[in-house]
Amino acid sequence: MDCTVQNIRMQTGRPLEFDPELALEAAMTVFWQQGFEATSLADLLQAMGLSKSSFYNEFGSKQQLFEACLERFRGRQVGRMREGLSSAASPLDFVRGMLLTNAAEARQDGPRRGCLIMNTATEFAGRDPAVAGLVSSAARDFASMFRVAVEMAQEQGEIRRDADPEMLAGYLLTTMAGLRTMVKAGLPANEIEQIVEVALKALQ
Amino acid sequence: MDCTVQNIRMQTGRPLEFDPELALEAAMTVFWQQGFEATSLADLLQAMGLSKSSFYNEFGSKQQLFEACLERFRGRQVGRMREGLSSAASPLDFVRGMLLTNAAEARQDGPRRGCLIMNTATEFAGRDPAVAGLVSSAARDFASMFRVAVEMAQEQGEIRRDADPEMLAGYLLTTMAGLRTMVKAGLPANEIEQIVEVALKALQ
DNA sequence: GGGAAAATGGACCGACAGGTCCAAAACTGG
DNA sequence: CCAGTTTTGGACCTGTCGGTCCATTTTCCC
Repeated sequence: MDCTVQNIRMQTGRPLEFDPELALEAAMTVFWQQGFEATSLADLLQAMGLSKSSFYNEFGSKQQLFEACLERFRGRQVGRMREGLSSAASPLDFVRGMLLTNAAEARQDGPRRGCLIMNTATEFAGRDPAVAGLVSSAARDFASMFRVAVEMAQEQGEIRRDADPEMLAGYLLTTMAGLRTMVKAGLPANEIEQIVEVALKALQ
Repeated sequence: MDCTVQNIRMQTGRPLEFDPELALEAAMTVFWQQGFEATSLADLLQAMGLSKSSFYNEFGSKQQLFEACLERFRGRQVGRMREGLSSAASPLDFVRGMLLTNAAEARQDGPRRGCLIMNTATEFAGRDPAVAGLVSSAARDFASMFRVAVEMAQEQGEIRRDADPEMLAGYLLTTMAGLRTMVKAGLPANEIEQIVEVALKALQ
């Protein structure tokens, strides 16, 4: 705990030698690439650039840090979706763009990380109720963004109006999850793109 | 190694006290539920009901056993798909039935295991080339079964004929993967069912 | 500059990870 | 019943796991 309230330090003492935000970001990246179990404390310490004391002092435990990373990821992702939706040429374009994100990840030769939330769902699901809660709540948030996009697209006639937006949003989230898995399974980018076009047919 | 050729023992000695097939099956179930990293040797020994010596004598290592489980799972799954396809009322019915498997898993209150191959894709992908190979080869097999179903459905006019069967098969596999993730994320069965119906719209 | 407060480095911890080894046990063929 | 072959139980090994502890350092306030 950092003993601050709204960034106002309450008691004096030696200042932190690291930026908690940056450290959290680094940790998130590691978990994102490797998952929870496969990430050791040593991995984290190295990536975050801090000592064990600082680590436990600031983040409590590996699991607590992980949960913080999930929260951070959710917020970031929702933010990106929100701005993606507002800056897209059309709501349907936003949806297509989201799905095509996976093709982009498949194209670059870096690590195929997928989505931290989805990864966690498959790795952790059920074992820990707290994590399960974070996962399903994040999933709800993502679906909610899709729902907004669907509703907008329906108004504009881009998507058929006879279907429940909630349901279509669920479908889109499912498709997103599926694509991420396929990317991880090594499917080439052009096939991902083709699949995206098929998937969008279900909205017509 | 069991030193048999077509079940004919070549040299004498103390006989195995366990059934290798049963042990492998048990191991598969554990990996299926918990993943590779989260499964300890102790977990395996207990589930398989054998001692460390027997384990290493018969299966080599945790990783080798895991790869054997992947192979076994692939074979089993392909077999089930094959017989599912041949016994289904129609090819499209088979496809729907496959997707609805997920709703069934979501409905029962047991552990939500998903698909061992997909789980492995997200947990292991990239880290180990051997495993990655097994995963993508299994994925190809699954897709191939879907392709056959799609081709049959196209002949019978159940699925639109203007689309490449390979592509639709990829789409179906993606949807399958997505549904499995959603099940793991805790989505209720009735929502899964609704999503399946939306997904099938893309084939029309 | 002194003292309270907080952060840091690093030694240390028990538990357990996957894996090896070997003597004893259980079998078969002669 | 003995020799040869294989399996089995369990002691043992090394490395690493997540986590604790504390003396030391660095700061701020007075």
